[in-house]
Amino acid sequence: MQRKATALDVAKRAGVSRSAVSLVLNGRGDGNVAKESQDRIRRAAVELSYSPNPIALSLRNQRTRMIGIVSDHVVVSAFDGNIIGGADDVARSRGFVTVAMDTEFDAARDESAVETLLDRQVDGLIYVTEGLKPLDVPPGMLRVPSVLANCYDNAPVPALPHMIPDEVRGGREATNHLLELGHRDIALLAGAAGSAAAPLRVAGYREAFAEARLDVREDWMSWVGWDIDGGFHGAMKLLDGVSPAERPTAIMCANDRAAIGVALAAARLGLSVPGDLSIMGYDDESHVADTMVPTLTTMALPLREMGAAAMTALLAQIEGPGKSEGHGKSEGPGIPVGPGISENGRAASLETLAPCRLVIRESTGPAAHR
Amino acid sequence: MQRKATALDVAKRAGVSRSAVSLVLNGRGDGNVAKESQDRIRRAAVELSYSPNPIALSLRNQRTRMIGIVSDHVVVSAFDGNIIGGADDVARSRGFVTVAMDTEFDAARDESAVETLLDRQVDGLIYVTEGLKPLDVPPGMLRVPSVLANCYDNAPVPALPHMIPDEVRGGREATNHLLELGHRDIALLAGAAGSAAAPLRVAGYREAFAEARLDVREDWMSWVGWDIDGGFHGAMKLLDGVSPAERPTAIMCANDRAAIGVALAAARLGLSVPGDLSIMGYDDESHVADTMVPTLTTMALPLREMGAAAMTALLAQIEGPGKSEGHGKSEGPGIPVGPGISENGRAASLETLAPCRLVIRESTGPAAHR
DNA sequence: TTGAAAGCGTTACCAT
DNA sequence: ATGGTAACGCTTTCAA
Repeated sequence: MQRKATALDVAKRAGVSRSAVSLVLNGRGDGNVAKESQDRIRRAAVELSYSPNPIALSLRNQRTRMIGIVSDHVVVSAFDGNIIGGADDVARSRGFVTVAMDTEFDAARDESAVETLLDRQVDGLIYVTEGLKPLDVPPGMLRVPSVLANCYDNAPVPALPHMIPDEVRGGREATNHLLELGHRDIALLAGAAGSAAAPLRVAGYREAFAEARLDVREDWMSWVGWDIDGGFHGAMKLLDGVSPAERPTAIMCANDRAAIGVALAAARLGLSVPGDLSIMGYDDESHVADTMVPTLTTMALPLREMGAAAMTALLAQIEGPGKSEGHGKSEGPGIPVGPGISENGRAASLETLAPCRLVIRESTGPAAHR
Repeated sequence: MQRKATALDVAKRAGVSRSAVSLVLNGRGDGNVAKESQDRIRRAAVELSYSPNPIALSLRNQRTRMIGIVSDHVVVSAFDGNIIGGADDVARSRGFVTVAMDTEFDAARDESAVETLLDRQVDGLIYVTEGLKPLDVPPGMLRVPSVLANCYDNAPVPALPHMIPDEVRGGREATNHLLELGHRDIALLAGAAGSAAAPLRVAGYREAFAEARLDVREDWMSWVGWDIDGGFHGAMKLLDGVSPAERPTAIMCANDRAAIGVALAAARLGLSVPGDLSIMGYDDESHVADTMVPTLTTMALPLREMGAAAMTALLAQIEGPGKSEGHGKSEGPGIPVGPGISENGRAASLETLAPCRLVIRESTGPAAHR
């Protein structure tokens, strides 16, 4: 591997000093370097396909243009994976590189991951979680600009800004979709009771019922977890051996996997979807919701948007908004945060809520007449 | 953020020169530095919690201890995500850091991702794909030590080593599992005809039939893709309206998602699994195969093992096998490659095959008597 | 307008 | 045995 061209090589070729090269290539040429020399320098740089050595730059500037991403389950998940994808898009467009470390749900590793990244002199940190949850922020994160995605600072007095999905609104709008289709007998298979997201979605469901002046049937609500079997058994309990007049006409699921379980149960009981039963998912998991039979109506989590918003906020903190540095790649002014992403009400709020998106497919339909 | 201690700080505190600090802390102290000074230096280092600045080290050594990982779908996938997880484990245990870039199936971005990483002076590169496939290796990868995981060099004369699953054997052993349960009427819902993996798995299926001196029913084999709907419609074609005596007693699926489709079809047709029909998956996708109703028997892809093997091979190329450098973290001699991972026959082979693992659960059972 | 020199934190070499 | 110095590649300040 022949060694790359350095600023000195460019200087020699252009017949000037290293300093001149540096000035010109950083836009500080005018008023310091003769126009003619500037041209020669620029030409030489192109000919040698010169680009400054990022390592030397880092050492000199004390800034690495690297953003560390710590995740409880990064590289293994269709969920926070997409968050990271969104964050990476933004970083790349502004000449930053992301370094991701996965701690695989082992909180003890958080601290060491953060220290490793800090040791490498990352300019900022993002912590990403697979599911919404309160986070014991690793102390190291307070030493550089940091943002949380899909989780929030669990400290008595929160220090870091966070981007999270608007789960309450998601639950409410999912419910409203079913109400608008004429359903009144809507069961809810909530996720895990101990999770942060599930209770919020349930709250949204209750809000929708309250607004519609309908009562929630508490016996139709259960915490079945996030998996296929939970959805299956939950649905069997609601449907098996229950007369058509007595059973729900729609089931809202904690997520798409639970919805698979419900569909399985419906098939086994000879119920047609959505004819006899509407099924509503949550997450819009790709290759699942869109390829189910029938395809699933679901509430899409704004994963990429959250990642992008988190990175945008972080970079704004690091180098001011949209100062995109002409770093070669396609850019434009910092990726827009997207419609609907909004600050929460609190004073100097640290919280940004990203809206979920209703995706209507085949698994929901008008309620059958009774 | 108060600045970190440097070697100079340590030197001052210990009353010696920077060189002495460097020598001692790199184990080259004996014979060069007085025992007494060594002690003072080490004590000072601890007191200041000194650790060398990796950036300066990189500049000096021309080695960054960073490994670049390029993926066609990294951060978004439960599949190559696990490969990266395995690779990262090994890297971390040897004091390396991985930086991953996802090109989201856009081959045009491969080159630029590789160049970005090379620009950052990574010591080596790994290219990871979500599904097995031939890869047009980005030219930049030839400039540093590089390894391919789950893909192989598509050039006329391959230059890079690769780690891939032994798909033929996987297909054969999956089939054998069903044969051993007494099944003779085994249908095969292969994946996408255009993919690299599917034909190999089919080859394994044929091998198993040949060894058992049975004929393959060609009309029971079809390319239904990798999704739930493909599995569903494929199964309906095989089962719907077909008399029990005429239909297969087992269906092998291209992957677990297709198996979901088959289970859905079976439920709709009132067939019990595995009583009336055995279903075999592939991949052992987590939260799917293990939580289906019934849970899926499947062939697990050796994702983490492949990633670990790829990284082990790469690091061996970079700094010699198992030279784990005492980099603080828990280590031990380079992660073992795991039983069964083996070199292919060719001379100076570039190919390493990782075995898949049969996971027996509830969806397969003895063939019904006829 | 230009070039020389210092400094970022290391390590390796070479005098002392 | 020890410590000064050059070099890694860059930017910035200062002097010519």
